[in-house]
Amino acid sequence: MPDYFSHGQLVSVLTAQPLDRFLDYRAPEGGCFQGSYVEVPLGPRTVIGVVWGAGAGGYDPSKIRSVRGVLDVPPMRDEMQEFLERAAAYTLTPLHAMLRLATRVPGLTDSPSARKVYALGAKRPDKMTDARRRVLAVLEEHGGLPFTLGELAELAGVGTGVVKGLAKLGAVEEREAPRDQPYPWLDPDFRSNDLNDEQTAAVDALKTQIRSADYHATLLKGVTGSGKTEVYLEAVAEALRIGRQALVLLPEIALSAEFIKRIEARFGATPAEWHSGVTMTERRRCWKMVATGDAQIVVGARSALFLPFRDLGVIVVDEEHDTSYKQEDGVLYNARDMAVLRASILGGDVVLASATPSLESWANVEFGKYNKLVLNERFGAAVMPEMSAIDMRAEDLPGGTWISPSLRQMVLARLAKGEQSLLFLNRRGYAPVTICRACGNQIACDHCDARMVEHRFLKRLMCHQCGETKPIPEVCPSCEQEGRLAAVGPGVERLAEEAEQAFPEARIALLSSDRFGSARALKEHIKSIADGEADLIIGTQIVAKGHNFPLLTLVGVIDADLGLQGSDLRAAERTFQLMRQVSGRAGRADIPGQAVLQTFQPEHPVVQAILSGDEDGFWLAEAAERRAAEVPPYGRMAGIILSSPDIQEVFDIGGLLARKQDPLLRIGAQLFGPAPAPIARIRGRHRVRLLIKTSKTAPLQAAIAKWVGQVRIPASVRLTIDIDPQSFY
DNA sequence: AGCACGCCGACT
DNA sequence: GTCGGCGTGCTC
Repeated sequence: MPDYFSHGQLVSVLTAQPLDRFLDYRAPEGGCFQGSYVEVPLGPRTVIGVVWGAGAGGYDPSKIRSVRGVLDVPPMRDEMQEFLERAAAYTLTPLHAMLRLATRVPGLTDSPSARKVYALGAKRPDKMTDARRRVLAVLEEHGGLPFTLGELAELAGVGTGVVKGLAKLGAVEEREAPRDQPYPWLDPDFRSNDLNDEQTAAVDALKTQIRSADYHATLLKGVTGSGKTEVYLEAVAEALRIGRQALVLLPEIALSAEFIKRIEARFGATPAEWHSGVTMTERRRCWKMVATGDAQIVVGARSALFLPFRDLGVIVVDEEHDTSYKQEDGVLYNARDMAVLRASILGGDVVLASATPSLESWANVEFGKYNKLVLNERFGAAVMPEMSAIDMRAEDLPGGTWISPSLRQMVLARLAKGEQSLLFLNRRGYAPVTICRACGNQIACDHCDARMVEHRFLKRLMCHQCGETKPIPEVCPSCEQEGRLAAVGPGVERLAEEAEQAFPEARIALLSSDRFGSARALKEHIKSIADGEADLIIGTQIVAKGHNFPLLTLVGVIDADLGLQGSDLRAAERTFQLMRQVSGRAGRADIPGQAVLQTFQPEHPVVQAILSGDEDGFWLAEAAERRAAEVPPYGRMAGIILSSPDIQEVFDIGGLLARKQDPLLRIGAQLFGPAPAPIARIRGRHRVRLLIKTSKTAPLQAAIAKWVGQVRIPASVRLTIDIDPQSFY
């Protein structure tokens, strides 16, 4: 039982307002608990807060105001308070911003009552009409379960007036029901999947861990098609059996509809869902039911990690290597790492699932922090596709085209056999660069320093940094010559155009994240492709993310070199993962697949590792390099981005920070910068970056806090601290 | 975050 | 004389 504070006692309240401290209030009439969600007066306003503990005192007692009221939701648990505190300390985010993540739900202050429902009444109407009969029949059919007015009228095929009329006569009973309904019961034993020996062994290990109700972190590595979803769903089932809840994080909401169906097949009903595509009403319902324990499973995006679970037993992070788990704006956190933190605090399991785990997780297994379970067998005895490289130096390829003659022959062979092919290019749009042939000017965004990408489909240029678009100009904005602007380099749209020329008979489908208005539309499209509506799929990264194409037997990677260059320390890792993921899409039980990489550097170690399938070899080499350089996961990094509309100001502050780097030096850290950030201007704000590198054990956060604390940052300058940066923007 | 207070330019 | 610009400061 949490601490109770009786009327008038001082309590310490944390609000989501950007105040960097707790405020004391008096407990309201009826008292409140530690963790109670409360409404408190703040200046002229009323805001939501959480009672963090006993009041600190020391503030003029005559100025202390009283809590206005306690919200009708279960108090925040100790475990959640600790999670928010530690997540805030780790990411160097103010606690109030962390609380905001945990209370970002519409209608938190709404009363839970007030919704009218209709059930079968005691009386029969004197005058029975056809419409009335249908209404009563619907109610009888559903065993007296109540319906809302609209639902009932629609099911019976009558107007709402008929139901109202019956209610007046007492043939239908009108009553109040809580607004947020519990989710349907999920049965952990509804229907078990058939598992092979390897899966059974992994499931047994996970079940034992979950029953112990202690913290365990497990890396579940399974090649595509090895059935890792079935395995972790058994872990989820075990959590349900011991009365605990489960959270499954997915990297992309486009995957959630398909996943919900699998849950339904396994557990007999649909689970709660939490992501940006969920309606306000449904979000409120989800948040409240999670808190009362009336939602057993939540399928969600990274922000679901901040839901107020009553008793969370297992968190699954699916596709744990996916870079979209790193939140890149606002509060910067990595949902995968925070999932591990949350599980460790609440005494539950975290399962990190992937076919191509991140080097961090690989290293954490090595350090003994994570257990490792491996699934090697592909379900139904399918094998990894046969992989080879196409040496682009030896191909005779006209300028402005990207499909080599060798690849073209392979695709033609599939077309002849009625099999699907996939051409993969990780670049959206038509062409990445628009250049003036007269003066060499490249068209850049007006607000950022990023180059504009041509989207012929939209007939516009788009900035992939800020989303700004503008029409494709006729005249070069720099030298004012007409008709000399040219699209340079490949994008998927342009590749699709080339494919139409090369394969006039083929039905071509273009899959790019920006081509679809909604996750639903995208999903529909993917399904029709999987069903065989296309012969040739042209896609970006989106095709690598868990969608299944059973008819696909050939994968051609257009530019395997694209991810290899650049200064990003994870470039090799990402290329390796992406190529393996995409390659893994080819082939099925009866027809082996083939994957080919077009590359100008076939002897590059990463390309070699992908081709040989020597995964451990690749990771060992990559790990050795990172260890030698003392970079993550064998060292730690943090990025500092300063931004301001005034370029002079950002460099001044950056320089000032660099001069006062003493606290960093004292922990043996190295400071790089200030330097213009890789994208030096975004949305009109100039950006300067500093990079900190230190050993794995140094107290990085404390040193950064001390260091930054020495410098007064003007209001016009924004300072963002990114602990464990993923990208280096 | 809001919303106050507060100290300097162009207007009835 | 005052209306109003948004720079600093406070909220238990």
